[in-house]
Amino acid sequence: MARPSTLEDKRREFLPIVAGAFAELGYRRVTSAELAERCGVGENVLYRIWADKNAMFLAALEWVYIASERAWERLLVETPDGEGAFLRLLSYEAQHMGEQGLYRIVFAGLSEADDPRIRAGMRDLYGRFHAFVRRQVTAHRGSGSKPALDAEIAAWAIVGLGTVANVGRELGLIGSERRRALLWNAGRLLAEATDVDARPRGRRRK
Amino acid sequence: MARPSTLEDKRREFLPIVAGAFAELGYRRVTSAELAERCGVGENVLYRIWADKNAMFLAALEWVYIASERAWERLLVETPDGEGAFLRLLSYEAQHMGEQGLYRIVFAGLSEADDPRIRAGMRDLYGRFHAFVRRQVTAHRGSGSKPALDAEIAAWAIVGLGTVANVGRELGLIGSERRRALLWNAGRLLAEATDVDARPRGRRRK
DNA sequence: ACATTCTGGAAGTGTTCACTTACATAATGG
DNA sequence: CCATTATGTAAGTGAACACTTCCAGAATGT
Repeated sequence: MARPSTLEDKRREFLPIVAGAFAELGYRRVTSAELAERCGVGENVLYRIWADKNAMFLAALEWVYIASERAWERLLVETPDGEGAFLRLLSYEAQHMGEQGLYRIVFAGLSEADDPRIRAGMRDLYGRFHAFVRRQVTAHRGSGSKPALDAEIAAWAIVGLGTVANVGRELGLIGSERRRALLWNAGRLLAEATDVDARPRGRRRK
Repeated sequence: MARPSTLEDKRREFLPIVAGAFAELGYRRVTSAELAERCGVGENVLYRIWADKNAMFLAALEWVYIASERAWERLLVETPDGEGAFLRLLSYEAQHMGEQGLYRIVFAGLSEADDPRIRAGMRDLYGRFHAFVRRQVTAHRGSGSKPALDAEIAAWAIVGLGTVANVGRELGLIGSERRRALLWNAGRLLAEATDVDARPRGRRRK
């Protein structure tokens, strides 16, 4: 044999660059020429690594989850007792969420969801996010009074908070201070509210 | 002069068709040829009505809001006292939300938000949705005990519920029954929870 | 040294698609 | 009836772009 392949190294090297391009430009405006230039190679090099543009985008999607998970786990390590983990994550996300614009990759993916591969990738991504949040919510809740929402619902609602916060950021509709309040206040409410709170029967309606 | 223009009539006639195409296919996969065929005319006819594809999409965006508003107002008329209006809307959306797939237009818009015109249209759309929900939340809350979330935050969170519910529907991650529960349970909680509920101080943390 | 396989650049290629043009015809007002 | 302006059709046009091909040279193992 001769000259071992370095494609895997390149793949790892280019992945953040590719993901950054999709985050900055969305799916459509990313051209193979643009990607090649950012990576400092010819287009054909990229096509040796990934079969097509679709595959490049899928890799970027995966990168979104990997990058987020990495940040979260760094945080969880710094919270050894696991007690305030949920609150810490919430407050971290409240402040730093979407700083790298990774959510734009998610937006791009949503509008390409008719492609089965992208759809599967998006399912995976959202499924993982949801499962992660759900675990945190469950861990955060003591065994005290009965929660108002079951953990699955609460987790989806919290994912919704993150999504709408990013929409608000993207469109310039919600300033950073309000995004913080949104995530923090509504996030705590969704996770912590107890059963009796959710149903103020007859109290408010005449 | 001779032969008055019927372009405005055509515009009104084609708008739902155009919006339907964008809802079904997203921005990219909608071609001018496709639009023309659906409208039953040649492409240039469409270009006499709208300046470019961008303008067609903007019109579709506006249509999303118009269609939603129309459905809501129909509902509000049927609830004359205005008392249970919020709950009715919530339960209606919980069941029928996104039936026509209009949210896909929104997803498409999010990933085209780098275009200034589309961005402005999206701002408008989300701004209107938020303002509407906010009004409903405020009206729904009595002058009773202090709410846990201020109306603006609560309204954004509820918009987030709707968004994530649609994401879950689009990706096949949340079944219709769970979407109903999500909107209804979390929606009520966000709108109705009172201050004391949100801060169970020291109760849960050792 | 040498056969082999990887590498990067540059120049295609074929297609898709937004948008245009040309023209023959149908309505309208005067 | 006639000048004028709208209308639908059908055929273009030019550019963008995903993806390929070619090739000369550089690394490797034997």
